[in-house]
Amino acid sequence: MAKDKMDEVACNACGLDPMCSLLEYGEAGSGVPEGILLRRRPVTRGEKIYLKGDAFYSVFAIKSGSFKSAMTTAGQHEQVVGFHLAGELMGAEGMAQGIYPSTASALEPSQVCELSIDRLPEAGKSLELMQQRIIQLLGQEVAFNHELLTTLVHKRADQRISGFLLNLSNRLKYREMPDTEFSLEMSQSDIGNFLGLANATVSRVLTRLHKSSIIVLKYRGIRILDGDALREIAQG
Amino acid sequence: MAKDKMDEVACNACGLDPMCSLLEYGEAGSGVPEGILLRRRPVTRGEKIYLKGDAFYSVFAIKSGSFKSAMTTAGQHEQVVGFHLAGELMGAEGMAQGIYPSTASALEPSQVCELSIDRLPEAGKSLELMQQRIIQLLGQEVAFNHELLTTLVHKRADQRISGFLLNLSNRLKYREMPDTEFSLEMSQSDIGNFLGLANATVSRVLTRLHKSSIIVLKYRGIRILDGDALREIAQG
DNA sequence: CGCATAATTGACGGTTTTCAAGCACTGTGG
DNA sequence: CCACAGTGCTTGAAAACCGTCAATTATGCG
Repeated sequence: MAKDKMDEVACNACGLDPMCSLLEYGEAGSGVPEGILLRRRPVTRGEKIYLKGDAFYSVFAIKSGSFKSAMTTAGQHEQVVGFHLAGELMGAEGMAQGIYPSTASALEPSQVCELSIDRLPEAGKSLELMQQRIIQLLGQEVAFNHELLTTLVHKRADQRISGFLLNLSNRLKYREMPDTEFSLEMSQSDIGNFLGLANATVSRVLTRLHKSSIIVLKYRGIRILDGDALREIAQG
Repeated sequence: MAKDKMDEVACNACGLDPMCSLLEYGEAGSGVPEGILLRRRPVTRGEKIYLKGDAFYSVFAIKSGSFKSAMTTAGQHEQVVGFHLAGELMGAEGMAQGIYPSTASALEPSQVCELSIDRLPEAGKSLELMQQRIIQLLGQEVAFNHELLTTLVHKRADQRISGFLLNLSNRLKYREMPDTEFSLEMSQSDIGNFLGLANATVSRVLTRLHKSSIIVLKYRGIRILDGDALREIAQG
């Protein structure tokens, strides 16, 4: 996934686009100082673009590639709290507390755009519209997390994993990327960590789905053969 | 809990207070039209103050009492997504999508204040500060949910319940209410639903904690005898 | 090409769910 | 004030589910 430019999301499919447009970035006379919006910085696999506890300064959009967000709990245990795909935003949760609540690291070579929120006032634009956009984003995040909670807390392993695969597929589809054949860049440990399952369980369930001809697994590549069956399993 | 006025939170302990102050509500010449901020409406047990899917219009603060938020999943299954205590806000998640994503119902006779967000422009105040406050709230909600995820997903039943009790206790303490002896107004079914446990399991764990002299249970009243033990269990 | 890391697979045990029955508490109406 | 009904809570036994441990095989990076 995202090994070349073909897998880049277009600007108009990017979660940052409403803000970019608002800044009229790149248009003559927009008056936006340099350095407020940084376009397409490459990030290597494993690189962290912000750390849990860092002072908040920017919101990031994924131009290509994918990331995971993780935090360390009191008991020295790493907990993956989410995955982020091309076109999605990261870091907006940090705006509230002034610090990033989790660490974002790249699952593969990726590219990000960065919007320096703390330098926005220099842009001379009214903050109002920008804030409305942030509110929208955070609201979506809250809704998403509620849904996630619903999905995780009650369901069995096969339901969680089916739901997880469908969720990825839906998000890819939303950004107009291939949604029935894609790559799971995160390790099975990461998936298990996120879903609250042992990685042996993740492997077993994926194998079972494969043997039932619902998906095809080839290393980290996955093809969804029978989305309806997945949906049925996910709902339980 | 909250059977009389003594259990009311003071305005300065209320989550809505920063907004009330912003509106200079009640001060002479504040120019805030009537009906934008409604103070202390009584709500009966079981009453719903907004329904999932309702058009968003207000943010609510709990002056006294407690509520639960629930939504119905695709599979006709009710899912409790949170509990709300005196001093806390409800409904801000609805601002993003324009509709309330869950239904809020009172667990006991309660009192709420209501801020009509959709009539705020009439107040003639700058939206900017208000929006910043909302962003802060939503960010807290996201952070809280991440923490919740961490708490729920990997842990065993006794860890979940210990964490749940500690969470309630901490939130009560934050609002300066009794935090070692309080009432669980929600049913064990609600707790189990929220934590992803069968209610038989909730009962068994609570009984076990009681027998270990870590808590005292008397009907719905609970006293935490050994908070350290709870914390130890919660962490695993 | 080899080593480190990740995934698979089996056996086993612990935890939780389910089902079911009995009990306790609450609130209602007589 | 008491009887009664309804609901929620407790508790037992059996089974399903998942985690842990561990050995083996595969993969990918240098």
